[in-house]
Amino acid sequence: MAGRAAPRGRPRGFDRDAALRAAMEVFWRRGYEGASVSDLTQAMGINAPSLYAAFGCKEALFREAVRLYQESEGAGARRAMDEAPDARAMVEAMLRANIRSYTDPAKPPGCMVVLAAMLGTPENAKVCGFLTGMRKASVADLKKRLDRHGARGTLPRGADTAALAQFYATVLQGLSIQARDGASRRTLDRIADGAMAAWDGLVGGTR
Amino acid sequence: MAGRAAPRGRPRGFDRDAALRAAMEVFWRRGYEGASVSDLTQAMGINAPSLYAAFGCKEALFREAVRLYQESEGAGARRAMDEAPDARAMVEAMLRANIRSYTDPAKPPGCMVVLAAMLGTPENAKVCGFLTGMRKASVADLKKRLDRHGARGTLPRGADTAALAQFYATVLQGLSIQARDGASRRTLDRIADGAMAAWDGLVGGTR
DNA sequence: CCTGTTATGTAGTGGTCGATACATAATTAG
DNA sequence: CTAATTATGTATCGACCACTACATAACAGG
Repeated sequence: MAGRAAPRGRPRGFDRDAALRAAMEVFWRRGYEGASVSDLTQAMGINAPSLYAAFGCKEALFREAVRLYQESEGAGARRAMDEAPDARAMVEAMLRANIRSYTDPAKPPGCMVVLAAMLGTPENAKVCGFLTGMRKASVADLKKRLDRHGARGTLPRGADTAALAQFYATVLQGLSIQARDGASRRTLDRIADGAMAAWDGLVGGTR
Repeated sequence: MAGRAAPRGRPRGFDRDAALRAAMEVFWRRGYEGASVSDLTQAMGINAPSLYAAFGCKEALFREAVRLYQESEGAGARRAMDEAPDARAMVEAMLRANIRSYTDPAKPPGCMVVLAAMLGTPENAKVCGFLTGMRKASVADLKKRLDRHGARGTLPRGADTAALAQFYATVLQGLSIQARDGASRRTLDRIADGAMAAWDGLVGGTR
């Protein structure tokens, strides 16, 4: 009973994962509404019926692309955060790792989750809300990581982890826009310097 | 010679300024690509030919709407910044005034210049670049204001005004996304607290 | 071989996009 | 009044949108 049953019918003529990667790139560069099915099929090297047979519809393809984006592009930041010895290093690692991703010249600048669907027609409000949920989840994840450091003693007692998470998530989202506007890695790193300069004041002085 | 020459031909049957305001609201809420000409004409209470006769094309209307947005919605922040006695108060006033605008329940959340056209089809790249230019100009304006405080002695000597402007502009842009995601005024104000906690470290400790 | 099942390529579907042609209405100039 | 000029409403324009009907191709099981 190992593996799955042998597929019946004509086998798929393209690499689904590679096609998804190509679609992710298009969504990342043009946004959800800016990426037409025609753009997508061209980049994926397939025709529209193959896209719909394999992925369902444009929105479903987008959701899969976002999932792939988070798994692949977010891996570096997650690893760096996991390895950080204390809360401050963890937050700084998150900023630096994302800055590296945002300014990789081989890829579109900035974060796909932030940039790909901010506004749009009411018809696509669900897609917008989907990304909003992703962003909120990443704030919650950051808070949870901070709380864990609080429990471990690697974040001073009394620190407002919710406020910390909100602040650094906001800076991170702003960095995506800066990257989109063409800011260099050096510029973004200096902005991260500024954000880290707030650390002591935030951790110690929260009323 | 006072006033302009009497207009010839049939007079316009609608208030151009009011129509522009209505268009601004639609662009603000849906973004450039998400706002169809049909949406616009409906909100403006006119038909398409009137729109094109009065504003040229969709892109020209958008540019006028952005200009109106900056003049009207940006007025509060400019006034608050002008009245601030020193650089720190000026930056904080900028954040607080914009937060008030971003969370006005009578208006779309967040900043139109940040949200209305991040990505899109290559055909609309010019619109995207137009807003990028606006954002860069606002960073430059902030730097200029900081420099003026430096010359006046209301900002410590040696402060890196370019880095300060970049950092606080980034936070401000992040605040737009937070507002778009539904963050309350109170939440945004706490994020601004965090940003202001960085002030001393940024002003004093820039290498 | 034949039947069933799935994938593919061609060629569309109705709908909406931004933008206009055209006839008519409403005004000024003379 | 007539002529010129500008605005408006109706009714579109071709292009593109997301999506699919349909015939055919390529496989598995029998």
